[in-house]
Amino acid sequence: MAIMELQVSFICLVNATSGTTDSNTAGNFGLSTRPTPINQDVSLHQASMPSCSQDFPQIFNPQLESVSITPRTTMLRLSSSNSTNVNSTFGATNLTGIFLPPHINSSSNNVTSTPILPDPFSTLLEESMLDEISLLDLAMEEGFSQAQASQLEDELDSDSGLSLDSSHSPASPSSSETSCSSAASSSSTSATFSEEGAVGYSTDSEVATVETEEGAVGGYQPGYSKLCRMSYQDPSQFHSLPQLDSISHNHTYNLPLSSAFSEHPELPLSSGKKTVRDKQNSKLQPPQDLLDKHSSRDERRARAMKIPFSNEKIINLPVEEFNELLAKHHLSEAQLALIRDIRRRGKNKMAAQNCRKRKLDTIINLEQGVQDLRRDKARLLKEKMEFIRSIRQMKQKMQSLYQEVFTQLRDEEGRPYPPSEYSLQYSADGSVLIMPRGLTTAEQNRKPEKKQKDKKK
DNA sequence: TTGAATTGTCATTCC
DNA sequence: CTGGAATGACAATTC
Repeated sequence: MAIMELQVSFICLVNATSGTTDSNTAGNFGLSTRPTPINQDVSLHQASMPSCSQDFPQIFNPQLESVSITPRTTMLRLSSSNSTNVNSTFGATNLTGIFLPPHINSSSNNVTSTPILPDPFSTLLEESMLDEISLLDLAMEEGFSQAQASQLEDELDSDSGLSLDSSHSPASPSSSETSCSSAASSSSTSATFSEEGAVGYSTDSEVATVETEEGAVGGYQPGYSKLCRMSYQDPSQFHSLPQLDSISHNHTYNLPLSSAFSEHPELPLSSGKKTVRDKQNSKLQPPQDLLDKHSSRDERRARAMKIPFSNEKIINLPVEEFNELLAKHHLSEAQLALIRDIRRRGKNKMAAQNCRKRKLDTIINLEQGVQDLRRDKARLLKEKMEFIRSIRQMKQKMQSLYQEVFTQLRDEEGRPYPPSEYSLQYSADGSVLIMPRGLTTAEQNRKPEKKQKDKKK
């Protein structure tokens, strides 16, 4: 804010002085040239500036009260003749360090006290300081060089920011595509075996339909981008993740239908007579036990216990229907216990899948947030560099203006002031004085009368 | 065969 | 109190 204010002010100053200087100065800064009201009665025409008294009307603020002048001092006051309301409590400032008047547009009416701004140019805009800041910030950019910043800015403009860090991001599209394809294949395989895996992932038996749905096949599969395509139905499940509030979640996660449990209880029951212990050795199963080979443990358990209905029903039926189903059959305590375990495990399995998907979604969104912030950071860094560049140009321009003004000043005898002995000083009220070098601001403040006495007419 | 990734299960908490 | 969702931790399985 301060820098921009300075810039605008200085642009106004340059505009006002463009008559004898570079007429396109303002344009050089690449900034807004919105004119700022400047008191046009400011001039140096009363100073000994034979050839340029009309050329720098706005650089040097008028309104300085020309009161007593001490003849002994050689300070020259460059002010307008109609200055009236400003006392001499300005802090003289060497113009070599002045960048711009602190209140260039307040010269016509100094109702508000003008704060002393000693040497704002040298203190705020010292080029070396700016460079140091710039380098420091760049060093703190965690590898964000200026070139990188520009590059990032380009990426921002081309809305391709997702490429950031994509090389090491697990959310690469390739991985997601691989996941989806494998998921589809596994799903079809599951459908072949009626009780294959994914118990109770869906009550929908339309396997073919589901397999065509994006990200819906095979239940949870690794791959971040696939997760992004998932639709959730229950956004309320993400209370604890405020950063995800803007994301629509389908809490059901399009559970896989690979099981496609058509109810054929007689099929598994007729084929599987293995005990729970036997199924633990399924790797050694003979070919006739393909069903077991492709069955989940609970399915094998169910077959072993001769559960007369599918695991899919056990898991996915509503409580009422589930209880009715149990009531319809005469089941032993062991069977009932197994059925309840199957239901609990099946539901928990789906819950675990959903939980993992949510977790990955959270990671994805956080990574996206990081990328967004990085782009913002790069953009701001680029803007900063542009501002620094503009300030540097302004300083150079100001220095040239200083030289031009100083070299045209003449004393009472028409002689130029030696730069080694005099310098232009800038006061807080906007006036400009030519003062002998070595006279400090403190001295001026202690002896304000001298400055006024030395005002150059 | 090994290790990483994935999936299933258990325990627990919470609603 | 029950059912079930959520989730960390660990085991089993797959790749």
